[in-house]
Amino acid sequence: MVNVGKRSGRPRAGEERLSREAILTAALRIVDDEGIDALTMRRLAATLQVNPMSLYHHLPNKAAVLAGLAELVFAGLELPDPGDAVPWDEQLKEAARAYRNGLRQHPNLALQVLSDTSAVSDVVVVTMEPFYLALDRAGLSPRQIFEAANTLIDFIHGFSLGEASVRAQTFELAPDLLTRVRALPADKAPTLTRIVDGLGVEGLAYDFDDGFESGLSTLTAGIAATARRR
Amino acid sequence: MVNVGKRSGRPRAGEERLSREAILTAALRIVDDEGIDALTMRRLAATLQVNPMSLYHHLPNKAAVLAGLAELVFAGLELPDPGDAVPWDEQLKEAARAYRNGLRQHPNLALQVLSDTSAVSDVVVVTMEPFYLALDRAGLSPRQIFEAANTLIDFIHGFSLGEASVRAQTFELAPDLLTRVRALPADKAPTLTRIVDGLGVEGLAYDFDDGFESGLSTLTAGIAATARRR
DNA sequence: TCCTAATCCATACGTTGTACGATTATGTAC
DNA sequence: GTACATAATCGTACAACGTATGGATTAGGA
Repeated sequence: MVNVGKRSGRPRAGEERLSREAILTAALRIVDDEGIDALTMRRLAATLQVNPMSLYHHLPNKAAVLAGLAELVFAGLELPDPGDAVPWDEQLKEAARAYRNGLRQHPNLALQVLSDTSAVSDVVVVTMEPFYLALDRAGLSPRQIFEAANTLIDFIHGFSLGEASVRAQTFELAPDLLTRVRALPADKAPTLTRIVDGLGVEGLAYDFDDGFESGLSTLTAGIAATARRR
Repeated sequence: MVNVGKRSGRPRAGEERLSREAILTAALRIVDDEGIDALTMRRLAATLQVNPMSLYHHLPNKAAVLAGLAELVFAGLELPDPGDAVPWDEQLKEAARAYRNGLRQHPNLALQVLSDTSAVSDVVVVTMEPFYLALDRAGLSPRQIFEAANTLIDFIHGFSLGEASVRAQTFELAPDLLTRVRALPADKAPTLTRIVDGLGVEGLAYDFDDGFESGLSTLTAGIAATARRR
């Protein structure tokens, strides 16, 4: 087989074609556009117009690609710090909102990002600084700050996971919790049924933004109570 | 090739037969013992001493197997209700502890369980009843109960995800957050570094149980504050 | 000019999920 | 009993996957 239109071997000086970054960027685009299952090494190589095996020079295997994507998403997080201009709880909420928004940018990757512990690199650790900054002003002990930050982050993770799970499936959307509860036989979960019915008409559709804000308020109130008890 | 020891075609009346339940049970065992990657249709069929294609008579595809496993885990949850004998917040905490413990039984499945929205079946919805029971006693509006329950569940999910991610990898355990922060250049995240250093020696290893309890206390305190403001 | 390392390509192997059709038993209608 | 639809299993086969191996080509330093 003769090489037509495509040369083998190391590319000439000016024509660098592959790099870890370029690969990850292309991979991110595929995942965002077509879902995580659409990401295969062959497909990835095709969009880069390159032989599949060329990828392995820059990344050891597919798991490394996924880990790289998780890292990329985290690195893309930008948590603006309003500083001492606002009360500590509002400062904390701002950081949380930014964190959630960052994760929302790539719903198809949420699962990968949130579960890849190897992605807990320096990048991620540094991301948490704004949370500590805000909590430090609340009058907590180091241990309390540590626990509070973890709790808040766990909440954001759980929330984002649920949000992403819903947003990720473009097809076959399952009935959400509210409609499902209404379809339930009344004696299976009486209290649940009564409460959900009591929500009224405006509560028919679940609003993720409202849910997140509500969670943030509950958490900051709980943290404030902890601070007061000290 | 001659059939030795195994006949083709429909089994005779008294003969051992396949069923959705038997398949899922075997699948759960494989996942628990060897991880989610060990679960292949061929491997599953082999442990059942059956042809791989036989599985497809009871389940449409592998995704259905995984969804079935998620459902199975949820169905296995048993949230004991201490009733009115204890204060509402302790009642709520008990439900939360049981929920977390249920998810812990199958760390290799946590990812699947927590992300599979199609598993949000009646089984799962009913599981939430104890949370509503407890919250109903706290003096909240229906809307507040609804939001509080979601917040608590999101926290448990996020927490369980982190816990499972750590417990699932038997190999290549990454350094945890604490040791990683200590290895950080001091100027990258000064507050974070200072707080973690202030944790003292006893805080060297992260204790999941303590972390969970701390989160529960923060959340119940926050919910109590919401109730008071009503 | 030669050497080494970088970069990419071609081929190939084992494994995966599962489509398709054949095979054998069961349950029902006559 | 006989005929027939249906249920349950199996055998074969295929396309797609991740990637091991080894070879080709070139850049850049000695």
